[in-house]
Amino acid sequence: MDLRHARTFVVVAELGTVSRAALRLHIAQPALSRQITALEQELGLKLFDRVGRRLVLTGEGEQLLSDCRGLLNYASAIDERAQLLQRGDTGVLKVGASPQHIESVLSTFLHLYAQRYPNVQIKLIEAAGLDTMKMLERGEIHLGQNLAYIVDPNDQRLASLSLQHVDLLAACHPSVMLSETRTIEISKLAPHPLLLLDSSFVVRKSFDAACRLANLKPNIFLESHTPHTLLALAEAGHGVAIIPSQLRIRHHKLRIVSVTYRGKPLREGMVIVWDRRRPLPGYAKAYCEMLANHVREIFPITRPSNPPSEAKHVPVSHNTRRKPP
Amino acid sequence: MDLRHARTFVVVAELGTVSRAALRLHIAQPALSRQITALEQELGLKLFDRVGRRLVLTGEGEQLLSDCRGLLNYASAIDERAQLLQRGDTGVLKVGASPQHIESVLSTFLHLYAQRYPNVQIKLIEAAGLDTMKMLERGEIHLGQNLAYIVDPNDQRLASLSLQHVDLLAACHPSVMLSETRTIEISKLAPHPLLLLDSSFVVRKSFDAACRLANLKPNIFLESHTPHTLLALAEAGHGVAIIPSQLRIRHHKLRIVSVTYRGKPLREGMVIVWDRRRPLPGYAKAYCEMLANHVREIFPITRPSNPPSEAKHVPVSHNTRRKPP
DNA sequence: GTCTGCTTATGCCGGTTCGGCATAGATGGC
DNA sequence: GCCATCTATGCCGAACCGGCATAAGCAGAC
Repeated sequence: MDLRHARTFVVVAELGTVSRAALRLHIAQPALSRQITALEQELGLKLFDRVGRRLVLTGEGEQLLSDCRGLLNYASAIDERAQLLQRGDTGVLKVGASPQHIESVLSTFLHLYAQRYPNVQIKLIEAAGLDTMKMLERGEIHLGQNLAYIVDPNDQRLASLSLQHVDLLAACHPSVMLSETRTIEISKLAPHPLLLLDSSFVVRKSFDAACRLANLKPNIFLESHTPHTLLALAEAGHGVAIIPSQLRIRHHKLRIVSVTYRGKPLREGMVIVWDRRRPLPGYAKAYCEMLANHVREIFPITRPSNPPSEAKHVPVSHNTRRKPP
Repeated sequence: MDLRHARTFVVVAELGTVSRAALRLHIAQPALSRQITALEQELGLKLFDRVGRRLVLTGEGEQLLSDCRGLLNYASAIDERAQLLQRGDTGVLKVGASPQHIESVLSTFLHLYAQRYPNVQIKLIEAAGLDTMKMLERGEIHLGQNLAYIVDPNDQRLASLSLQHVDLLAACHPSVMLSETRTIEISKLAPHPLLLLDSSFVVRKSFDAACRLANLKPNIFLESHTPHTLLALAEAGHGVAIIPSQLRIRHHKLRIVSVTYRGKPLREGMVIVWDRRRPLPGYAKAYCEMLANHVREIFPITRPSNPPSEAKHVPVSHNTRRKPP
């Protein structure tokens, strides 16, 4: 059964002549005449009697007419369903991202995205580093936010889009004589007790690598899983916190400087990655592009602050904590 | 939507690779590869992910797969229907019927039918009662003639058409004082030796049921598988034969009366049955309608005869048999 | 009876489509 | 690293489809 033949059959039956059907279907009358003949041969049945110059449905033709209408309707329904699927503005998007990325970037970004794609359901999964890559490989997430150095540039299975970079920053009480400029060379951190993120943070590994390069044995006062704990201790004067620039610092009275090595800021590129072998739905591609634009707008979240005009070393008690308003 | 594309899509999805589908469909692999691509372009959707050297259905592909199967089934059903319509006056018709039905009804009916449908080959299979129903269920026959009470009225799988009913008749030598009317109440058969069909006959079961109702213990002289044996013995004065009205009685000098219970003739409806799930060819439907008409014309085949004007008890020898001309 | 308008079916031809063959490139198993 | 298996693409010839021209037939008007 050929659908074009079936269509011709139905239209001819409805309009009564091949000539009228030809006008309707924008096909020459002889071509339709041949299609009717072809369908009759294909089915082994006379569908029309030729009465004078008119075509009249035979009994068999009558019986098959409704079947053919049903078939054409079935095919049309599939085309319509395909169009709905094609518009692709509905579905699920699974994204792996670090906790700090979720807090600092996605907390605002997801509202923007939802305005554009109200019917896409975002599923966030906390993940970082190699864990993110494994989830991608296993198909557990569509997209993974990560630092660029985690991604093997030779892995052809992966595709990525660069987001903004992340700087390593040093934060301390304003009275700490850390640096007279907006930057501090990493080796000059040696005398200061350091407040560091633990090794579950990818940026920690970047910092360790830089220390090795600079032959710096960091004087670690505390390692924490919670960035804000570090900030609170720094504000209380207990040391210098090393944090990534994507961390939002609010309501802390802190001196912020950029950590450098040989004059260059320590920074890592950040990317969003996906498995090239799984074609992304349109709404996933849009997510990447919108995220890149958003990050470009809001980064860096935390910038180095200006040095104070009168730098004094003023010790403060442990419990003299500035309260957020 | 092109049916060939849809077919290719379904077969590739089922077999997992284009190469295997090519073997199944006897088409070269590159041609099928192109059909898949053409269908994806036609629908504007990716139906398969190419993972390594395998094709894996996408989510959209999964959703459309069952639709396409449905479409192909629809088209196949139309082809089958066209073949049935095409065969309209040619084919094989298998009919199950009891021996007496074959003899008394079909022996004349089949000539009439053959005049209308010269190209339909009737295959008669002797069967009765539940055996007929089983053959229908197994698809061994298209149609089954049966007594109505055999057919479960609640079985939705079966369809049936009523033919005429069958009366139970008593036949004896004219000299036997059986009844002064054209009927005899079943209880009045008590003093007579009875010549009965054996239990392979469905009507026998009807007779037994009536005896139980009437508290009649039949005085069975003989039980036979051969109705004509019973008639011969009855003609010879050995007793009263109980026979169905569809049995053609020729050339026998017999007194025939209708057996009643409480004034009502003992009778059973007769039907022709088929399996509703197997669409009948036109010539099968025609068979049913023509049979119903024919049975309406010729029934009852044997009717009660008028009582003789001078009823005498005249013994006759066993070997004085009237020969058919 | 003739003429006109309308219809279907057929011959012919050019353009398009389809499928087979060859093969490059990729993947996976051993 | 080799081999088997797979998909996708280039190329080409055969088959198909539709447009044009037109013969033939039918119905209605005059």
